[in-house]
Amino acid sequence: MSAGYDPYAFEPFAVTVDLAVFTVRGGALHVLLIRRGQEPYAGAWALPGGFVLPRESAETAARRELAEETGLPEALVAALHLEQLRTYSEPDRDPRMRVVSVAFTALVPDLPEPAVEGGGDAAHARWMPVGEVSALAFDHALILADARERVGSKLEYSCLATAFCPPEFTLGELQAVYETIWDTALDRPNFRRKVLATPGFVEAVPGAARLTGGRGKPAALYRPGPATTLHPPLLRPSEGTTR
Amino acid sequence: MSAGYDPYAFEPFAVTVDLAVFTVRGGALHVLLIRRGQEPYAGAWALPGGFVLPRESAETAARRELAEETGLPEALVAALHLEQLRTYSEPDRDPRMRVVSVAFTALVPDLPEPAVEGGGDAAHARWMPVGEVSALAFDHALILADARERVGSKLEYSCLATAFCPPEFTLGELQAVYETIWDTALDRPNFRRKVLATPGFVEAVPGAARLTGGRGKPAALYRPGPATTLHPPLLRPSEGTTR
DNA sequence: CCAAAAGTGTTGACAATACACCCATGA
DNA sequence: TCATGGGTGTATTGTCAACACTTTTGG
Repeated sequence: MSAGYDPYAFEPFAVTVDLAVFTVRGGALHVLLIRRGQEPYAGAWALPGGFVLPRESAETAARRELAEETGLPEALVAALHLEQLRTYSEPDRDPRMRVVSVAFTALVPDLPEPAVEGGGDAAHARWMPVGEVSALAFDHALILADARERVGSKLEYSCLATAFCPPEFTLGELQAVYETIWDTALDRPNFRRKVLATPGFVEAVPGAARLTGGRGKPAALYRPGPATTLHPPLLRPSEGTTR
Repeated sequence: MSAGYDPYAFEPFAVTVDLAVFTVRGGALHVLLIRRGQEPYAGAWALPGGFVLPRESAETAARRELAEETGLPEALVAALHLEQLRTYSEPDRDPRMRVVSVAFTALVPDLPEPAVEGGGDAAHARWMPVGEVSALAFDHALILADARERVGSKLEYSCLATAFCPPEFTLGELQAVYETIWDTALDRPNFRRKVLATPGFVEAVPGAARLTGGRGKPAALYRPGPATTLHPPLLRPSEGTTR
């Protein structure tokens, strides 16, 4: 904070937001992408995002862009847990001008299919399995890789996994989230005990039950609890040598 | 990315960096502050930082400002591990204009006293115990609180604690870092075993030893190892109910 | 010899894993 | 009644905290 007061003294920076929005569907982690309509990178896939307006915070801009560019329901976008990933500021990351971008991650439950491919600006938004994503516009491949890494490790020591689930979910669904993102199998009885032993991770919905696979015993339903961090953490197996 | 190409189309944003640089000295966590020489907030303490130049990344700017504003040795600043904390973008956080600031944290060993209070721009830089910090310029109190929180939890699952130590350190010194930041006492034998059992956390310096308190057995010296994350984590006691 | 700090050993409580088993439901 | 998924019990195995003990130095 040593330079002057004239806002036009410098070559201006633009500030944008980019969003890595994940969901779990059909046993695979998916990310929300849009197809760019204009140059640069016209026709390429990109993370949703856009410019921060003069009177907006980055988080406000992120919610606005998400609602505008994708067909996600308003209520969901408003309630969404957005987490700052990091800010990307390499001088040449955008060929047009100097653009600094604040990246966010968000986790949403598996939505009914048509929600996102609908009309308007959302015409070119779709869920894509992260394994099938190839080239992306700008440095979005880097942002996506960072976000994926963050999400994986966040599951170990936070309660975020519930964000991938519908408002009421079964422990089997929660376990499937972990298994999908970590790509490992977990022991069901032990998973169940760990989750229930962590105060505030989930709370039971009294009396409720739901059938999951058409067959089998109906599973009890749970809601996300008030906790945000997991003590002790739920470590993914065989990351270290021991344990 | 839906708006135009004219860099001057919007009210310009300025992009700055702010740094929360911590050290442990005399059993207390200290943060590096500078006293502001100009308005706004002239005379107030603030985190070091400044404007990102047109051809710089945020991280480059952070290193440059740190070297300029504080008396920290060039070599240390160049080698420093900088970690992005988050970006602060509330519209009115700077009264002069729209300023978006990328905040970083850094951890440095306890330096010989005069290093920082020296001449030049550094005349007004000093280490201050975090407990004694009261009001700060801008939203720097918020940034500092976020940074302090982050550093505390980072110690649990990363090897960052060694960054607070000199290049070669004793396990007693490393333990003191944890005890200071978490404000808890740790059992020495158990701490020692956990650290040594984590591959890549520290590596022994063969044959070296140093006296710490003037009396007592000289302690073996260790260097930081190649690992960056701790598996299993080194949890602070009594954070959760169990464990 | 005493105090102080580093370092080692041991034990008992607790937690986690692996796996056997029972329950409820649809076909 | 069988297949499928939910849920419980339990024994073995390992881990960790607590603390007694030994070692090496300075005064």
